[in-house]
Amino acid sequence: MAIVQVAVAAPLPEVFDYLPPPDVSDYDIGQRVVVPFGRSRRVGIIVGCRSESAIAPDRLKPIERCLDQAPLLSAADLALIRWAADYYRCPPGEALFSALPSRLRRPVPSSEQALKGWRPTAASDNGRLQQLSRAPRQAATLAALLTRPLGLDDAALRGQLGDCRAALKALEAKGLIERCPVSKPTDGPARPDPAADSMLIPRLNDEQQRAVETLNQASGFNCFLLDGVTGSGKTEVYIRLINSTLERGQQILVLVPEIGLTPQLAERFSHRISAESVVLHSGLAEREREIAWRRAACGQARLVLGTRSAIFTPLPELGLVIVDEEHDVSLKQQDGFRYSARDLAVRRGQMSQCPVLLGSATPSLETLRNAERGRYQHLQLHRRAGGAQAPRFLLADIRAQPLITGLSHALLTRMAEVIEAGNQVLLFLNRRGFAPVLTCHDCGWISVCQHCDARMTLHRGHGQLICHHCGDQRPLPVQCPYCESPDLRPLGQGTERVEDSLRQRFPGIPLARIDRDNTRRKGELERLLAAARDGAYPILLGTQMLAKGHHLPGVTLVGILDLDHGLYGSDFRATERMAQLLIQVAGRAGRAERPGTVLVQTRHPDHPLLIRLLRQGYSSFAAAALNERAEARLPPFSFQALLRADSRTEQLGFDFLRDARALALALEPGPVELWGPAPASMERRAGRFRAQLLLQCSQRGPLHALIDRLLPALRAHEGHRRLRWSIDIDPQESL
DNA sequence: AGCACGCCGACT
DNA sequence: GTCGGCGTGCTC
Repeated sequence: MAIVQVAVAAPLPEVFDYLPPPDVSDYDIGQRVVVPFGRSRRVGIIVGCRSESAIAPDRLKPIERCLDQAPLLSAADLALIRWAADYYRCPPGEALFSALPSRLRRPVPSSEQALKGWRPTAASDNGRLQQLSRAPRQAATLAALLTRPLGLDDAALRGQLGDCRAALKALEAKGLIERCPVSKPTDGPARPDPAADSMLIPRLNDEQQRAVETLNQASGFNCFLLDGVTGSGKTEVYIRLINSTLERGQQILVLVPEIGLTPQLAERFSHRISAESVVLHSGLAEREREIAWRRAACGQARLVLGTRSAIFTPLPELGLVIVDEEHDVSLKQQDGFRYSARDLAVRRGQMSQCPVLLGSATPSLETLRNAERGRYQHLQLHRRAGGAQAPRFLLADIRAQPLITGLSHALLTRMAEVIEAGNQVLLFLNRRGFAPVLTCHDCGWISVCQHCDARMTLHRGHGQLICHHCGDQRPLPVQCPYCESPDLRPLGQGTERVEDSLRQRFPGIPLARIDRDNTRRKGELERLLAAARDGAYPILLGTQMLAKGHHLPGVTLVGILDLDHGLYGSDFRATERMAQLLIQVAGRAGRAERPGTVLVQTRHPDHPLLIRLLRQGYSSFAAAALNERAEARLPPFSFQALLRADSRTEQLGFDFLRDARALALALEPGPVELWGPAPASMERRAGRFRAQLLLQCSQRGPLHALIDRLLPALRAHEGHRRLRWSIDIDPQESL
């Protein structure tokens, strides 16, 4: 008797045994099914078959029906997802379903619109190809198909060979090729123009050349760090590697941290890569996402460019994984299935036996440590492409300095010079809104949020106080809610206020503010950036959004208005983040022939790591930061897991975590250290109290072994359902 | 998660 | 007397 193991879409740590469906013929690993589950029915995925079950036979129910004709996921796809579910302690069903396009999570039968394609049969090989010397059309057709054992659709064949219907017929008659199903493309076959402007292909410098050669010679699994300063031509290296992987008949997966970065890269790729590519990110409509996913899974799309969740895209012929901006925190999912797409990329390369390339101008300390230990090969690009010069850094000590809405005299003077010379200035302030707090000048009242341990930000444009943590909004008070004084004053500055001030100071000079409030509308960010690139705005002012990956060749001065909260943040990674952000923002300057200057305003001009970063660059900073981590035995010199609790009262979460600590201690934690429970740095958020217990160990083994014993104990712990709790493996952010 | 069962408080 | 609160157990 056969037993089918099904991962059910429910947050339960185990898979469930079922009897085969009544119409026994058609079920397989990787297929979606509908199963009776408790008193209801659920979607599930078949993950295995057994001859026996530990469950009493009379309790086993049969699978109700299959939703797909063919498996959605191959054994290799399942293996990766299940490995990730295991490692990140996510229920297998939840992990599996979050890896699928959302449309496929629902119990709708597969509406896969299959096209007919062609593939070589088992009988055909290069020997048979040689026998076709008197039939050149057939030979060419078979040769094309032999490079693509998964098949090619008719449109692709026509694109490559012209009209070859006669040849196909003949080859089919000889039993050398056969029909196979392939998924339909998005809207018409996405055939890019083959290298339309091939004259624009830049030459590689010797460092780029070496990087390309090293990877091209790599066989099997190997991980590489492409460590190149901003503007050093990492993308050009990617393009060369993508093309050589395509020539080998393999697929490529490229991960980027944010949706905002995909159109740019996609655009650049499309001019240089003549194979079908698809993008995969959360901005796509469900249907588009499913089509792109299927296109990759059936082998028609050769290149997938996507965000975090694209790491799970089925790619039967994967030959290269690239993770761009590998240091970026958004590669780690921050809720539910808390996986790191970068770390999984490495694991995927290992499982698929293909090279993995991690690229960044500011590599994470984890990755640098792996390079240092020889686990990753470190490829460096020191030179900026096109002879552009590295920016010069200036520290502006703003202690006891008069500031005009946060701008020092030094900065304003330089701005005036730059604008006068017809160049652009970019100001970076990581705080949107008008002012971070509103206060009463008479009684000292401040605009605190009712639901969070935070201040409500004054947004003058909306005429509201808005909490950036829970989204709560209140109309702007006209008098103090406490003492009724009308003398309410905004304290500190956000981008809105700096914008106002600059418009007064530089009347008539066009200014673009770029932050989330200003770029809500779809396409607005792209529009502003395009105009900025064309030099329409001598002054650019913005938050994080402005820091990443955009080419702004006219910028010769970058002003960092307030670096300080990055220097002494509560998280031990605060300095690393600050350094990465600073280098990324600085990278916007001086990309063209004009050298750039970066002026950093700070009240801590003696901060040793900051000085090191500015004088000696990121890698020197990173080396020093790694030393500090080693001394403090913090990651990457130790491994962490964070048990988080989130509850309606402070007591509930703390009690639970104290019990968790006691349970852990009773389970022989060995070398695992337990820190806490401690309140989160913003304890109350959106009306809920948050606390955490940190587990840390110099080795992964004992840490994970303890977690394996602790989690079942916690799930059995009485009252664990009275609060929300979760475990975060390799956390990137303590709360 | 979802759903049912069960045991205690204020209501037509 | 019951309606319903949520605390607990279970799902092959």
